[in-house]
Formats: sequence, structure tokens, C-alpha cells
Amino acid sequence: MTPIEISPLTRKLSAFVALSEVELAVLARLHQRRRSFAAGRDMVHEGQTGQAAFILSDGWVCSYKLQPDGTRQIVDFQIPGDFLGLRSVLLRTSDHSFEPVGTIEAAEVLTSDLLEAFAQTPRLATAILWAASRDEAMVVEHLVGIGRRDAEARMAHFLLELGSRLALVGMGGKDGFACPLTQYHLADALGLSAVHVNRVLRQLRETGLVTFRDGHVTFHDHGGLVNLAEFDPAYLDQTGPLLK
Amino acid sequence: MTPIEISPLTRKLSAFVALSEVELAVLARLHQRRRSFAAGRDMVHEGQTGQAAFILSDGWVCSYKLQPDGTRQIVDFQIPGDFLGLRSVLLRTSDHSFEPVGTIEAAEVLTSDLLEAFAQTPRLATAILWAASRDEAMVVEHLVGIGRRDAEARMAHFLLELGSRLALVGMGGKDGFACPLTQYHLADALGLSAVHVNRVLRQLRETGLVTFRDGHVTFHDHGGLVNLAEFDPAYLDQTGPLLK
DNA sequence: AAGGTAGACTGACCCAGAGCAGTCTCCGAT
DNA sequence: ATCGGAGACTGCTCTGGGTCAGTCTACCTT
Repeated sequence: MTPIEISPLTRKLSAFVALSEVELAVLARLHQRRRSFAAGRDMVHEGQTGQAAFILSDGWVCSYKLQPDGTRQIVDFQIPGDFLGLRSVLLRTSDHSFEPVGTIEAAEVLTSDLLEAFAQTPRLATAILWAASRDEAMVVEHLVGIGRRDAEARMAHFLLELGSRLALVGMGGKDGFACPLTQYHLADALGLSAVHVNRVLRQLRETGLVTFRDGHVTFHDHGGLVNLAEFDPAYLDQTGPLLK
Repeated sequence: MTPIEISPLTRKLSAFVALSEVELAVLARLHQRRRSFAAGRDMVHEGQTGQAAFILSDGWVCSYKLQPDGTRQIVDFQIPGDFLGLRSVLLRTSDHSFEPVGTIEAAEVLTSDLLEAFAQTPRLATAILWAASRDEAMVVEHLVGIGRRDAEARMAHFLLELGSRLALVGMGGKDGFACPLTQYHLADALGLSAVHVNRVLRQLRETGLVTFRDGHVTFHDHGGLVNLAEFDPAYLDQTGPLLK
């Protein structure tokens, strides 16, 4: 038997639940069907009934909804270790589209494999559902941000959230992280125009809080940023009664 | 055995899945523990670990998050037939607060009862998870609305969505519905100021599209409103592969 | 070497919607 | 019968952020 590779998903789940050997093995098996996707080509289109889910192992993906008037709203970004299209496999046709940001690597997960894995290890099922629940909490937080925070706080909050999420899979810390997003991505996610994103980034840079440049986010004053954004990471790392 | 009462939840689920006698009975049993709550008093506070979920049978509830600066963002409204705090029971402490709009009637559902019901009738479990998934799709749609629609379209979309949801439980149609919300509720849900909500409502009224007055929403031109809002109800009534 | 394109960045102008500061009406409490 | 509060509604002013119309650099292509 080959040694079990530590995937980002495994890292993420391990941060919250102690997984047994068996569970780790089941998790590794879910990663067998490797595929890669090029930047820009949609992986899943809205309304499509195709049955695939993916576990992202390298690169970033954004999930978005397109408006009839051509604008788009990015609902969330997936980073390594995140599930993609889990809901569409379990319950319904997908209700957003997915687009890779740069080239990505993902493991395709068939409905049958997933249900089998869940049947074998209920504890793993719970852990994965916990992750899905966390994703939903992020969407809610995102909603609050767009509805009730100004552009600067929204940007700060967004960067801090990404930083926390990435830290969990070992891809960043309180000093910063590598970030493949363009300012257009930020605009579509935050409900701003690309022009204003640029102005806000400049302001955050000039006040010495954070720099976004050349594919890298650098926190100069993490505490100050937390303060500005009123960032409370509780929604990212709560664990529930069924996991205790 | 007493005749099985048709609860709003039963009506809602029946619109999507044919439920057997047994399933209807299990559903009725979940409604045993009746409680009522007065307006204004929070039922669940954010961060609380209390284990109760509720099935709303009469009245409306709003779920919201409070910002440190005192503003609040309403994430969603629950209407009769909706679950309330389902997530907090199954997976984690609640991440928003719930406040009744007016006096409400709800059935308290204990974690144990719910798990038992799920074990007895997997099909019912699927139906309930489908409803939860639909709620999440609404949050996403809400996010898109706040991020990418102007105040008028946002309001129109919101009223149409409520109308559709209420129609499903027999509380409204294409002509309008009773609505206990204040303009402050609308403001907090739509990310607007109460003052601006008032202006937008006036404009919609003056252009002959819809009237919001004295606790009643009247659609004068349902088609025109759908057009203005670019309202596509697909996200409200899709049904997924596991339910077919 | 010359063009083409994506992305970052800027200044000038403008408007949707916020904020403020009220009025008016209804209704319930004393 | 009066007071006080909630909610609807209004006019005025001001600003956050959008829109337009660019420039500049780094990298592709051919």
C-alpha cells in the first residue's frame, strides 16, 4: 500500500476532527480521479444537471451567478481543500457556475463514491457536512458584508477571511498569502466596480494596513485590519455538537 | 387516531414530493410540541448553543446578524412551513439570531425527535434537506440582489420571491399577500436605509407596479414587476436527482 | 519589431442612496 | 384626554462609489 498523501482537504478536516486510519484511507480514495482544468473555461454551468463534484487540490476556483444584464456576482472562492458542487450532487442541479482562476487540479468525485464513503464512515460524512455548513456561514457573512459594510471594511474583511482559510491548509499566515485573483475578481465578489477596488486597495496600502500586488497579499498591520473590518473569525472555526 | 392536520410544512413538502401516509404521520408528530412567542423577543441568540429547532406554523420570523456598529442585516425571513434553526441543531451553534415579527406559533423540534424521524423515513429526511438547500439558494439569490441590483429591482425581486414562497403554502398569489413587515424590516433585509425604502415603495406604487400598505402587498402588474426585477423563480422550485 | 491584450492604475464628473431633521397618524398606556 | 412611541412619509444636503475615458506596463503572438 502506498503511503497516504496528505491532501489539503485532509488537512482542513483534521484541524477539527481527529480522523482514524480508516477514515484517512477513505478520504484518500476519494482523491483518485485526478483532473485538471484550464483558466477561464467554466467547469459547471448554471442549471446543468451533470453529476460531478470535485475536491480542489491545487489552484483557486470562483463560483458565481451571471445576471441577465451581464454583470456577475461571485458568491464564493474555493481554495485547495474545498469541495465544489457538493450540493449539486446530493440534492439538485447546480445553481451557480464555476470558473477556475488559473489552472487547477481537482479530484472528481462521483455521487456513488461519495455515498459509499459516507456509508463506510459516518464520522467522515459529518465532517464533510460540517465543512459545507461552514461554507454556508461564509456566504451569510459575505451577505452581511455587502449589505452593511463600506468598501474599505468589506475589502479588509474579505482579505482577512481568505487569510484565515488559507492558513488552515498551510498556505498563508498572519503575514500574508499568495493570491492569484485579479482586481476584477475582487470587484465581482465584493459588489464594487474594478475602478473602485483599485482605489480602495491604494488606500489600504497607503494607510499601511495591507498590500495587494503581484499576486501576493501582505498584511502589514494584521491587528489594525481586524479592527477596521470588525473581523470576528468565529464563523470560520466553530464546531458543532455532533462533532464533539 | 385523530385526523392528520395539514400543516404549512406538509403543504410545502407535498408540492415537491408525494408523501406516504407514514411520512405524513411522522411529520404530524414533529408538530406536537407547540409553543408561541411574542413579537420582538429574540428566540435564539447568535452564538447560543441551545439545541432547539422550530417549525413555524403561524406568523413570520426574521433571522439576522447584528454588526458591532449597531446596524443589522436580515439574512432571511421565515414564513409558515419553514424550518428555523435546523442547522444549529444538526451541526453547530447558531450563527444568527431569530426575532418573531408579530406573535408567532411554532412547534419545537428536539434533535432526538428529528434524528428519529429521519431514521424512520429517509425520504422525509431528503425532503427536509431539500428545503434547507432551497433556503440556501435564497440566501445566494439575496446576495446577488444586494451586490448587483439597484434598490428598485431589489425591492421588486424581494416582493416577488415572498409572493412565490407564500403561494406555496396557500397564503398568497399573483395578486398579492398579507405582509406583517415594517419598512424597517425591508431596509435591514435589502441593505437600504428605511428612508430610501419608503421612496422606492412610493415609486413602485406610482408606476402602478405594486402597493405595499397597511400590512398588505398588492401586485398591480405582476408581469411588469417580474420584468423589472428580472425575476426567475427557478431557484425556488428546482428539484434534485435524489427526489425524482 | 510590431501589434494585441490583460491587468493595474488614474483623474474628472455624476448620481443613487445615505443621513438628518423633521411632520403626521394611529394606537395603546396611564 | 393626554402622553408617548412606532411607523409611514417628506425635503434637503452630501458623499461613496459608479462611469467614462483614458495611460502604462508586462507579456503574448506572429
